[in-house]
Amino acid sequence: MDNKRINIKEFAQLLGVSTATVSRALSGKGRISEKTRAMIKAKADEFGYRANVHASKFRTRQSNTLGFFYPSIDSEDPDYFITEIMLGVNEAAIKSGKNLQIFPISDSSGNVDPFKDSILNGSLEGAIIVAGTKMSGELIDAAESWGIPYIVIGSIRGGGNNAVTFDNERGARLVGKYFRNIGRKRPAYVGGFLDKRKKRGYVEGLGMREEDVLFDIGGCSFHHGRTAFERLLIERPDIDCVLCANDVLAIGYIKAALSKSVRIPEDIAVAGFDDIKLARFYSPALTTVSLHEVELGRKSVERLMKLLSGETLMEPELVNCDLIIRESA
Amino acid sequence: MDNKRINIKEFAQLLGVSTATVSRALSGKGRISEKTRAMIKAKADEFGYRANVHASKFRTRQSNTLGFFYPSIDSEDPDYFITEIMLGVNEAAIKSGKNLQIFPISDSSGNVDPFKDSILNGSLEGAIIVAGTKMSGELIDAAESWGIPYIVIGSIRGGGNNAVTFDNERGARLVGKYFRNIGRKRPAYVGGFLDKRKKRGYVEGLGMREEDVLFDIGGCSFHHGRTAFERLLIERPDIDCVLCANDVLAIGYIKAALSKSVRIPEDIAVAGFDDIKLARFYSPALTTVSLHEVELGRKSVERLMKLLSGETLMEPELVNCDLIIRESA
DNA sequence: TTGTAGGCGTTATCAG
DNA sequence: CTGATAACGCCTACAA
Repeated sequence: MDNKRINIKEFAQLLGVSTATVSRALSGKGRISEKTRAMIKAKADEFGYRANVHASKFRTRQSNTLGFFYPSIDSEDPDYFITEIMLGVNEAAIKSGKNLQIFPISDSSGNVDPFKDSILNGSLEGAIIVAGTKMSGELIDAAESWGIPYIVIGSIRGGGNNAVTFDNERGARLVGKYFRNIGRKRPAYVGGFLDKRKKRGYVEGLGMREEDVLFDIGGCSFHHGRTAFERLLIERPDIDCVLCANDVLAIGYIKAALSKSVRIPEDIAVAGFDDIKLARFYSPALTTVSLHEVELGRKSVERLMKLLSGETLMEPELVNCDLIIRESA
Repeated sequence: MDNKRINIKEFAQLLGVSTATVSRALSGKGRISEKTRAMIKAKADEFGYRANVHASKFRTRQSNTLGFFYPSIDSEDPDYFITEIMLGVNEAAIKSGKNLQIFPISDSSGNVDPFKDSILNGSLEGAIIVAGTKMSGELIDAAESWGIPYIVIGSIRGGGNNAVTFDNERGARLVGKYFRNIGRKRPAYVGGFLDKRKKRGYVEGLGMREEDVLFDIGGCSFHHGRTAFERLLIERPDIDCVLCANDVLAIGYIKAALSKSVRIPEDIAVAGFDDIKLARFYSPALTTVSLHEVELGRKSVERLMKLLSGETLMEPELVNCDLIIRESA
């Protein structure tokens, strides 16, 4: 690997031009004749010369790299929600000519510093931070206090015009209402700790008192969905509709139900949340709330690019959420 | 953002020490007293001083960044196979203190140059390349010719000790055999163009002639799985077992079958490939070939790290594949 | 243990 | 349009 790359000086000498000319030809900046530019580009290919990025980033103070920070549980389960956001982020980043560096942040590791560092040390031009953990808060603080452009992806809350948000409360309300409309009376909610808004919206939509809704608060994986079902089957066999805080939970729940010959949706109507791509191909296909993750990701990059070009964002962006009715409820 | 960060000189001056001392304190290299190191670290936190990465990478010629190149179809469908590999890559990269930069490469874009550039311009210390496209071939050539450490993830083939491989042919053979053992007689194969080995293994395992197996060659998405089923239902309603080239196809196929009241596995035994996390939670749970993607990703990084530390790899690494029998076949 | 000083490869500025 | 040259911020011999 210590193939000692040729540098601009040597390369320029080789062609009998100045380093400045080489730089201009290859960077596309500054006045230069088409002819020499073409010549130099051709020669660069021939000799395999490329400007050393580090030198160039150093000089220009531009990293051309965006950071994507997302919460990651320490499990082998992929987080499909994040995956789909990342799909959009990626696509938009490429379109904007930016590189993407990804930072899964796990609360259990307990240490934001590596991430904070990357924000502070100049390696990132901007950051996209998916909210949802204590750490994301710290990151946002770091980005904020250092004036680094950043976008937060998260459910609606007080902070910041930089946010790209979705309205979990409304989504859950939609589900609650729907359950009410189809005449379900004994609702449950299966989810994690962090979804207060979903819980509230759900209860509102159901038009019931909070005490009349069963809350099973646990994790967010297939596995939790399954165990939630098993628990509920014993404790509350009368439950006739369930909102799961995400599609993965819903799938775990349904899978467990089917294996006990509980019919979905006849016996229990089950709704998910997120509308991951898989949702429509599950069997039964998932009734769920679409958060339009890919769009969420795309929009975040677009907004970040605006920030980078000096624009000021006047208000957070809200991406709509929709209830998608399929087979499971 | 043009908060003009403090630089080492100013910072050193502020503390009344030399830049060298600061550098030593913060980089952890070179002799320095514990006392001054602690002092400087504390002050660095206080003033928010961090070494400019670009300057330091420039100086040391170390990027500390790994690149992950993977084929990406231009669809909104996430590629779960890749996602799970990435999970392992990520985990191992973090463990090794490396940053990860990801490069989805789409054949349709027709342009490897941006990726080649990142390999050639020094921004990457090493690369992990998932084989499977024309472009990955070009990338490998680029990495090879420039002596950049790289690992290829791919199914078994001639090239290179750098590979982390899995044996698609064997996996498919396992499925073929299994179908034969359970007495299925009229097999089909649903998949993409690139899976010659799978096809071959499947036919071998079935112990049939190639002409007696129906091949439906198309894409690799949920959607393709569905249309494959619809096509086969009309053209070959006698088919009683199907190997799909990946789990996503299998899910699309099964979903379509169930919606036509075709029973899985009673009427048609369906096997997938990859054993994505979801496979066990689908309903029916997927019988499939596990490629151990997470491990694949982890191993790749580990091998790359060996390469980076100067070791020479003497032979490619083979990750086992196993037939996982669940409900769909 | 600490300080001094040179140079890494580019790009931008300023002449020509 | 092109060439010479001075930074950019850090690390690392080498000297003290």
